[in-house]
Amino acid sequence: MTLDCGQAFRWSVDENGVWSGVAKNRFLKIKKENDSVVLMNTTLEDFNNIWSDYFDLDRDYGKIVNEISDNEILKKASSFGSGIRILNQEPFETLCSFIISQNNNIPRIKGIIERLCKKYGEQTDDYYSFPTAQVLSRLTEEDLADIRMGFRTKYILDAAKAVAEKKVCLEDLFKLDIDSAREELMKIKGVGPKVADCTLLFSLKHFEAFPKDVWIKRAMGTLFPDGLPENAVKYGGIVQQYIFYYSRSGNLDI
DNA sequence: TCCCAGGCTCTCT
DNA sequence: AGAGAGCATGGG
Repeated sequence: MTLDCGQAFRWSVDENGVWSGVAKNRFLKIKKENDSVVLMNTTLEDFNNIWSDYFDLDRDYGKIVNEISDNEILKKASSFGSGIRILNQEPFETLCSFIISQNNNIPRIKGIIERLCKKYGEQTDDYYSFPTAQVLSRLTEEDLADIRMGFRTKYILDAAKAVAEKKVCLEDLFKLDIDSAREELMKIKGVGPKVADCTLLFSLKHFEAFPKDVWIKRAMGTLFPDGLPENAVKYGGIVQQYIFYYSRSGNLDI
């Protein structure tokens, strides 16, 4: 669920339930086995230094679920999405991915990102990393034409330039308060509140960010017309993800 | 075929 | 401040 709930776009699953994807400039295979999750083709060192943080393993989701479950709707939604975690992805990749996601559908978003990585990422064996801001910032719209991003091409170029020239310093945004960090991100063309909040939540560790897409707006209108319960606001990120997953599965009427 | 997609910018009130 | 058109492309 974590890898397939719309927060990351480079994971896919085979017929044996083995997921594979590229993240943090590494190729990982991962699968569920009974009550365990098995990471393959990696090392203990990478698990400790990279994957533990990527999968947000230090956070106690059970405690969060317990706290928000005094609300019946959140109890159902979190139970339905039990196991979902918020990934800590690479900021620049996340920013670009959600710029690409605007007015777009998930299969096509994935295709665009793979074409972008294959053409401008760094190759190791048969996988490609997400391109750096430095590489993308030197490109023109013509260079990116065969990626077929449509009107988003100029947004990606603006994001790459802003990050490469440190007009927007992504590393600083971990420490900034959420409103200032969002304001920084929105200096980039094509980045509005939704794309900014996805970047804040899925890469910059602003766990209270609450991206409002069409699904969430519709679900919130039905489920919480007066807003989230007060004790759930600080867990907005995961609450949002539970509601997103729940409503996308066709269960809007809880 | 036609509708629409994890929105945003630009323009017009 | 708020509403609405237009946007590139292609998946279903």
